[in-house]
Amino acid sequence: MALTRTPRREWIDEGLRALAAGGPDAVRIEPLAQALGVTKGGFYWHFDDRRALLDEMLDTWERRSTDEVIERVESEGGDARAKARRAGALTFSSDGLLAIDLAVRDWSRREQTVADRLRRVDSRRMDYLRSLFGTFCTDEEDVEARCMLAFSLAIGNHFIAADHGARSRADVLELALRRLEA
Amino acid sequence: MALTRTPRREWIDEGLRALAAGGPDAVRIEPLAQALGVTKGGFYWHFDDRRALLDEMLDTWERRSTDEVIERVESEGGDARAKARRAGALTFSSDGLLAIDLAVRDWSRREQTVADRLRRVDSRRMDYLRSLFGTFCTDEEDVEARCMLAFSLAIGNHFIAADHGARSRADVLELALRRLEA
DNA sequence: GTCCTTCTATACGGTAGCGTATGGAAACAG
DNA sequence: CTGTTTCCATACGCTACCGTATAGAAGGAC
Repeated sequence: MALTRTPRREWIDEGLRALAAGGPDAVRIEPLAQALGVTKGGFYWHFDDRRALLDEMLDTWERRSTDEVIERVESEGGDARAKARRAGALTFSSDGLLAIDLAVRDWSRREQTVADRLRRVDSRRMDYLRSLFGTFCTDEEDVEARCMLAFSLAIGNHFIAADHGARSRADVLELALRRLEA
Repeated sequence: MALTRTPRREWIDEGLRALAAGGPDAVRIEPLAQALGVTKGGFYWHFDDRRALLDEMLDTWERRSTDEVIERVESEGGDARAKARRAGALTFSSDGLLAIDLAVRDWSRREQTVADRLRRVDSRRMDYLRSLFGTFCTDEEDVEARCMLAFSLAIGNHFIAADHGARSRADVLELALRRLEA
């Protein structure tokens, strides 16, 4: 087995970077190759076509943004409120995962296969959130409402562009969160 | 002044349809022309280039989704809670405005000029929402938190794909809304 | 009818990207 | 050193779309 000069992994990571920056339409083979300092020659050795890369990118994202996040959150302990906040911070802080998540979310509106994946991922996250809120909130309906509001807040924070007068977005976020944790 | 056979307006509307369906990258002149049953010949008589169309599309969207919505809501009367719900229904029900809104929201992540427009639009909406919540809620911080949560819920409802066990999305939405109106 | 404005068809040159084919280079195995 | 596997460069044909140029049709003004 020879050394892998630029392995599958690099193509996928570079693809995810392009997706995060410009959406699925920005994931083009030749620019990707240029960014990696090679030509597209090797790409078609690793992948059948562009679609195959997109699928593997989604596989990677799906794994990273569920199992890996939950695992990290659980390993650090803390009470339910802290865990919920940390899970939100991990998946929605701007370390790369965030931009990919938002791009996939938009992408899912036009492709059913992507929508199916997002449904799996979001349901997984919602299940986890539900288990956390369930520890300090007994009414089942209220748990569901709070989870939906919390998840929406995490999304809305990045998709909503409104000002809040004198207050900063961070202030408003904190106020909203406290209202959900009460 | 001769009859306008396929006027600016039609190009803009068709452009908005394409934007809603496939994002900004899907707004292509030649396919648009085909959809209108003409060739691109006339397009370049109306517009300088593709970018000019995109700008006018955004102008149209900006007007339709603020002034026109607020005007319609106010003209029908009702208490603040009813108005807030109707404003949400008008701009986020799937009659075409919704899909455009979501597409613009994603688009704004990659283009500053679009981000500026969205900021104007969202701030305008948030102002209106604040004025409504202010009528039945005295604490100013709480008003802000509720507005952000309500807005986020409206967005999250369309960008989040999670299941809710036995409950339907509509059920959860209603539960969450009641929590914000209390 | 004649002119003028408004729009449209058509043809053109140019760029960007897809996927394929093929000949190699580079690493490793023996 | 030889052979095999793994990756890469290059060249090709193809499609889609941009923006321009130009000739002309079709509606209104007179």
